[in-house]
Amino acid sequence: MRMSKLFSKTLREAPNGADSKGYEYLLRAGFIRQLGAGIFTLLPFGFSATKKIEQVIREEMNAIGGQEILMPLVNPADIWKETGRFYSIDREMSRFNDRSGRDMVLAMTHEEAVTDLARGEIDSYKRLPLLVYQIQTKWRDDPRPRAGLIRVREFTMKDSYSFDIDQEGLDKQYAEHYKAYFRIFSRCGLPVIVVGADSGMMGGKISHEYMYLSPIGEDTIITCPACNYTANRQVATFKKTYYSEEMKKTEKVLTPDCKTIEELAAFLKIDKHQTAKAVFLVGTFINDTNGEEEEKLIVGIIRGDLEVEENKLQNAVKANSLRPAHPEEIVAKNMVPGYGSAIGCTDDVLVVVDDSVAKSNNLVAGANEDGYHLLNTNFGRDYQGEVADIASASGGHACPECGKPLVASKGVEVGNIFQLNTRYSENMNCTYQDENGVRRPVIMGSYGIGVGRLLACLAENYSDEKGLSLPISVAPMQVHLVSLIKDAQVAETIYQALTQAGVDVLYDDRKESAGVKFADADLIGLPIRITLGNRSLKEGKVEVKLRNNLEESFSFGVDTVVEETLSLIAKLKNELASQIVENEWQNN
RNA sequence: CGGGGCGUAGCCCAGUGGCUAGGGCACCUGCUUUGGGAGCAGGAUAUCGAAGGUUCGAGUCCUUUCGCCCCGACCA
Repeated sequence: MRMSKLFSKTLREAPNGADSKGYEYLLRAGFIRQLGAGIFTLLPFGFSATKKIEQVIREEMNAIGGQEILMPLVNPADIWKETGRFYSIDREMSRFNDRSGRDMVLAMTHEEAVTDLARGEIDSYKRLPLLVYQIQTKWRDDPRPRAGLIRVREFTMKDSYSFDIDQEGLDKQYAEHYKAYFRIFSRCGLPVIVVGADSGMMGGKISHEYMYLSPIGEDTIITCPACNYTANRQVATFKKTYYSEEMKKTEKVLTPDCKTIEELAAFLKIDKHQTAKAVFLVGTFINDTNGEEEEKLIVGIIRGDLEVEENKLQNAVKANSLRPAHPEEIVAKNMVPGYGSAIGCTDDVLVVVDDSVAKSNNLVAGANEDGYHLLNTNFGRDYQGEVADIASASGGHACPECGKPLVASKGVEVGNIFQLNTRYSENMNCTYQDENGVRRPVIMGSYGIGVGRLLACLAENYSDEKGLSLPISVAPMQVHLVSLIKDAQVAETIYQALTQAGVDVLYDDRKESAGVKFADADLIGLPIRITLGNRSLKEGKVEVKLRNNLEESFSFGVDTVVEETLSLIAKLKNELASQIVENEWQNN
């Protein structure tokens, strides 16, 4: 590619809003341009890098038996009604009517479409296991796109779907994905960790997320440096300390201006763990078969030294969504915000009590009366409710496995794998006949990788103060040929020779000053830079530098530049290949 | 959806209610220059996001609206 003909140009300054390094460079180097909120165009460099990532994914998916297909972005709503997700998913999924008024959706994932496909193709156990995948555009109308390509509305995703006769088969395909994903990310050069995850809207049971740890991430990951326990905070557990003692008699005390646990503990001169706090939320419950919605007030009771993890609470009550309750809604159930507890609330309130409270005694709780608290409240004796773990794990908490302190980090989810089991096949009647002629639902798994997000993470990980420095496996091109000489003939010859040898060359043939050319080369960051200058040409040589080590410079002979470049490319590829991570999944 | 910020040339930004809306970068022409974002001279480019209003007069004040960004809610 001649730079003089390149469609995109580099930007000297970062466009407004480019707040992370990776995002800034992707814009400035001409990889991407924004069209709208969470909507981006891939320019030649961005498209090329994306295709390389996709190729890595294809090779690894094919290696575990995946067959590539392409399903439509537009789905008839009928199949989404069959699984209930037409109703349970909120406005994140865009809907419209076709010309004859039929309900249609823009698919945000393809469990429904692939299950519909599978029920037509799979009839016998003899046909299983199967694995299909696609690399396709998704539209999710996220209420708040942000951080460049990290959280967008339109994006490319690799999604694969496995079909098996039993759990054992699913475990096998799941384990193969688990391993293949590590190969994919490490071939691209992205360091990831795998964490136990919440299955959220996908349903199903076992799931893992692949996380790139970075401050730009939106997920909080809880890890244990001592024993390698890892989990998304949404599901992370920790070893709690309980404070049990003999139950004492409840006593009402005056506690003016004590609406927070801090104020209360300070006023009564007690520790925060001797209190119980109430968190008021309203849960929406949607009937999967007809879409009818019902709202219920939920009170989460947790010990004062802990915080509620709303995701855990939502799972505990099986709500579709939660929102903070309005004060009127709380009062209507006989409770008082700021001085609230589950004691004396109406029967229709869902009370969920964290085990930290259930297993501790004589906690101070709200009296549901302005300015008063109750001493020595005890779960079971003074109020009832469902006991569950709804506490949020934080850095410093004790590891559930080994008891050592946990660490909290930020991460970006670049991939995930789910065991769906029969969540979709049962609803959509996707069955096979076993050896005995009995119809059984197909056991399914679903596995995703965000391609654009992966590129964004790579840009974040492989950049310095001058620009990008993507690994050779995903860099848009391999060699940046910078010509600083007046006589273009030598440069042309080398460019042609390299190109004919199959090397991806970006040839800077522009009439620009050396400074401009070097600055652009730094910004775009192709792995190998070959500079043609009078200095070295006099000695029959060209200067060579690696983008990830601009300090060091070496030279190739003008006559041998093709062979030497080819072997350097091979060497860089081998280095990456030697870093491929092989990790096995152990189901325990 | 709540809170905040910003919309002025391709990009970054300046612009007390007052004359013909400025600068830097980028762009075009010519000359010079060619190892780290060059120099000189000349030039083109804006319905100041949109609509309405106040005013003798609006980029500037008011109202409405659209878009983008940030925080929160939200989020496979």
